[in-house]
Amino acid sequence: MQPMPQSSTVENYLKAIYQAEISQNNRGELVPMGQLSSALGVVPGTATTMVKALAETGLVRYEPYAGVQLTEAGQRLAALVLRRHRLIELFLVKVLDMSWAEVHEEAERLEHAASDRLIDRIDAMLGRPSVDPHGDPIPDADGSIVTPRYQSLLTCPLDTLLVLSRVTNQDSDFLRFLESNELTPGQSIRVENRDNAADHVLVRRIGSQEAVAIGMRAAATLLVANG
Amino acid sequence: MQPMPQSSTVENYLKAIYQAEISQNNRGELVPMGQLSSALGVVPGTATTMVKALAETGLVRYEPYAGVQLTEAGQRLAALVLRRHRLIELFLVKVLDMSWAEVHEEAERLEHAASDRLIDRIDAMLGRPSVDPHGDPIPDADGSIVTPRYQSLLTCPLDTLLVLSRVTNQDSDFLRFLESNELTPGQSIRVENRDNAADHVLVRRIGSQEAVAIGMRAAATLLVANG
DNA sequence: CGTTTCATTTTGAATAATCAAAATAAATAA
DNA sequence: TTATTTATTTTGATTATTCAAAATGAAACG
Repeated sequence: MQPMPQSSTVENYLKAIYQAEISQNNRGELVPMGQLSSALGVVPGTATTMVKALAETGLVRYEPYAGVQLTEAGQRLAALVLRRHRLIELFLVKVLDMSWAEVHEEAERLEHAASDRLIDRIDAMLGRPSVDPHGDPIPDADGSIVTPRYQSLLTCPLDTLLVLSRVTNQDSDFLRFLESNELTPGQSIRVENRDNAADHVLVRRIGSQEAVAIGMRAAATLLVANG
Repeated sequence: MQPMPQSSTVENYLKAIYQAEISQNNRGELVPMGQLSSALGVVPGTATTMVKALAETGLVRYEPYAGVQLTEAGQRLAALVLRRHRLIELFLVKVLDMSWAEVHEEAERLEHAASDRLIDRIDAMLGRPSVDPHGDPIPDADGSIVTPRYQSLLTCPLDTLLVLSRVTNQDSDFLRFLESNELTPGQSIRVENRDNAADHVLVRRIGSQEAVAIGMRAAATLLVANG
């Protein structure tokens, strides 16, 4: 009846639920099945089946027709998957000199194969870092995570010195675009204009000749701190 | 009818057939199903089913009641799996400072998750090495492999300067034992005695006070070159 | 408030990989 | 050469994961 599911699939479901819970509007809310299934690229019925099985194991709470939610245990596991993912990404960039844009997919597979021991070696080698190459916070080994609250390019003040701190968007073409404009976490920037009609934000990297226009949708994924 | 099997399982079957073909007595011979199934830790019927499916894809040649054999294509694929495995092992030892004894299991999982791109980065970083930490040769990117022919501690001359070159045994307790006696590939050694009655070989690392007694079964897995 | 719409769940089937145990073939011994 | 042992293959099930499509529930609209 209820499958004792394979770790890699469970991990992907937990991760997807976790990300759905924190991102966008859902704060403490149930994640609707439709959202989960499309995040995972499976048909809705599949998600229903898997989620019911996960509920049996106590990793999620499932409310028919309402949605899913991670339990404490599920949250902890999901955070550890995210930890593995993000440490691997940073490692690939820092140590193996891979590009920002290409490490996500690689980490997506390696995160299910790396042992705790290996992850700890990587963590040690990188000096126990707190964020990955996208500025995403890295949960620590007990699954706790500190997520600084940043403003996005849509809400931050104009003509103010800012530090680009986080990019919550894994699309590799977008990342390549940012990289080619040196808009990577850590860079100082300034928002010069927000044009609702044109649906874009004008960003200038400090020291750069030209400002870059970024569509609102994409700009919402660029998070900044005061510089 | 014939499954289009999942890459990771196919890779394990090909690898096991490859190793069975080269190791021990089978030179150009068919690998019996029983040997394969026990190498993979599955019941014989499972191996039969999978091998028939692999034969459909042209990766192996299957002779009922006789055994399996890799085709050219199967050999090439198997060599590439071995390449990934061995480069990963060396990387874990050299770059992440993990122990000789613990990297095999880790590589066993990572070899199915690492992309060609990542493997090439690792290969480059290590300076295109030709052997892994156990002295096993690393196939190159097109799947060709050069396997030097060494003598084992059972067949080498006594009281002669030798270089320990390869250890064809992944048992981590055994590897830990070797490591603690500094009997690792590259070390100069001398075989002081072979005692059939005691079923052991006496080996001394050059520079060491004490000779070490190693049972014949285990000694057969230590390969040496003339020093 | 009844009906259309949309999301969700159910049902039935498929796939990849496996096992247990029965059937069969090959090898060995008597 | 028949009988026995051993290896291999077959058959029938099972597990984890998935999809397609039908059924059902909830929400929204007029």
